[in-house]
Amino acid sequence: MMIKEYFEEVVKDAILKAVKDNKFNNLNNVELNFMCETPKNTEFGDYAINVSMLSRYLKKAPNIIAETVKEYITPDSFEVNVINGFINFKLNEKFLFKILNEILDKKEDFAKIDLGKGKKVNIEYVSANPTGPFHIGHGRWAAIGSALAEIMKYTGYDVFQEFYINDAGAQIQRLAKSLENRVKEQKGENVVWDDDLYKGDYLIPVAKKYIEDNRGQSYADFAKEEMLNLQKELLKKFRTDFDLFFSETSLYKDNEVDSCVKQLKEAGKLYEKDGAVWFRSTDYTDSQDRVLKKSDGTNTYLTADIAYHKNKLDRGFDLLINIWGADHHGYIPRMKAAIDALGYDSNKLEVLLGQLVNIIENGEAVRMGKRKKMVTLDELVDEVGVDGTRYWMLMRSIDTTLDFDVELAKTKNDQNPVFYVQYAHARCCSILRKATIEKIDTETKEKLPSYLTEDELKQLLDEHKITKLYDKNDTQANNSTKRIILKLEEFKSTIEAASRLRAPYMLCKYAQELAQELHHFYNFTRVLSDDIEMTKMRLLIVSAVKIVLCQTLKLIRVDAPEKM
RNA sequence: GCGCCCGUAGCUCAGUUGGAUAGAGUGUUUGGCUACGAACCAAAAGGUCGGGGGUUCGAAUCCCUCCGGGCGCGCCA
Repeated sequence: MMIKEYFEEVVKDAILKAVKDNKFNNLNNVELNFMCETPKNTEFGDYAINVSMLSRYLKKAPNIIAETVKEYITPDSFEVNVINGFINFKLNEKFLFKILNEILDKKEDFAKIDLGKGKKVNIEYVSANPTGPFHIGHGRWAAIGSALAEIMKYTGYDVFQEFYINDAGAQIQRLAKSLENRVKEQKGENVVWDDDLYKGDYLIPVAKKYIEDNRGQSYADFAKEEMLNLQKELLKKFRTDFDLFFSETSLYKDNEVDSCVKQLKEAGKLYEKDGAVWFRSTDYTDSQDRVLKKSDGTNTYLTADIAYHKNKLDRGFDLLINIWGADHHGYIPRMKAAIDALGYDSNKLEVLLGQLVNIIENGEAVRMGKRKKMVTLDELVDEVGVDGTRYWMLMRSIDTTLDFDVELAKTKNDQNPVFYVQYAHARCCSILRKATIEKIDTETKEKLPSYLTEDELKQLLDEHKITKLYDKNDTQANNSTKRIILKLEEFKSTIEAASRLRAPYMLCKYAQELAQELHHFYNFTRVLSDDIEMTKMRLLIVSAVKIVLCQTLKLIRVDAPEKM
């Protein structure tokens, strides 16, 4: 149980007891939902609950109410005091022991909760055309999707990650023609480049390969396969592992598109107009009806996508999460309409709309677009590295346009948050290493035995028997000890919120805060000292920070290096 | 015109269910290494939370309205 919930229960119980004793009026019709928060001013306490809202029901001043509530709280491992209608809780050593022990017991599973209750969730993201390399925007969806998948797994969801290959449609013909042009160029022939072709250099090596070994394939099939392989390779490098690459074309081969259209027709949701077949999506929340079959007889993109979503639902997922760029937002009502029209529940579809990515060059934003100036994800990863790229892609809320400053992300100093966090982890490792290697006396240059032997350290970490937390003579050290343990506890509520709100950026924020606490602790607190009991206790704190930091980074799939 | 997102410190952004004096990073200024990694820490300065109205004990947060920026509004994918 989380600390905040614990205190919320404590206050609720106290109020109910006070009502029983007739100290308060009956509150039967009042919802006793209090929010436990952390005060900005820590002098008040570590946690606080405001009971002012009761004054309207009890006709008493907030402070009187709070004082009465206080009488019904029996403090165990904390102190209680009342100010301005706030009930403040100050944790004592006993409480901090509990937190620390829980982390050292459960290790990386310390914050695991069963929010998802085993719900089967399909997360579909990136889903690019196999017509070329990924641009920088795809990187944002890849990072967010893969991090969200890890977070949701950790919080009790049964997660399946999926990539929808848009390998049907006119863009494939353009890709084929583009490859054909490149092949002919290789052979010294003159070719004409129409404006809508893919003129990027990336098809040149593909053309060479095609000439050497086209395995009897068409330009279209060959190019498609090569592009897809290129994309898969990069995704793997980018630590984005899909359980399934689902081909749009396969929906046609398996006749799923036609049967889906048929089902909509039987449901009375289709009509013909101007030689095309329309879907009556305005029966739901869409602003206009949509074409499923064009007057030339071919299907629109939507038609296959409807069949695809039906396919996913038929595979038994309880929840479909799609990560789409903000430019697709108008697409949501028609997709939901189709799901309802097919007799499914459109509430099962949750679309996360991500704002787009700008690249900052020389302090100026350059917008990314399909056929505008393109920085590929591949180039970016080469320059910045996987860790840096992932972290920068994740650190902002999905709701805000991301400015990616390549120069800044490349720096390996204090301007770069990913290095700050990794440094904190490396520092923890370094302290734990130093504990078991022999030290050298600064004055005599003599070798002295290490603080602990390897076995002693192992035993300490396994058993983590803590006898004291505070140093009576050092209030600054005690403060930083308490601060860092409370920050470790916060991992639980952070994970819960990040999963519930589908917000991986919260982990980046948390990682930075925990790293900051570690650096602060380090500067105020000597870990390895001649006071062996204190040394052991602090090593346990460092070990706990290492565990939580490592797990946080693991969930966003960024490395936690032992040395840098 | 309609829909969605954004507007908070010089810059980039947090602020989860409406709660105490609105926070962090960066930049600026100042201070801190003869022991665990100074790739670090501490302190100062910096704000009409885009403007206006409303809801209430209390609003950056909820409602209305206006302004500014981004993205959409195809028989494209």
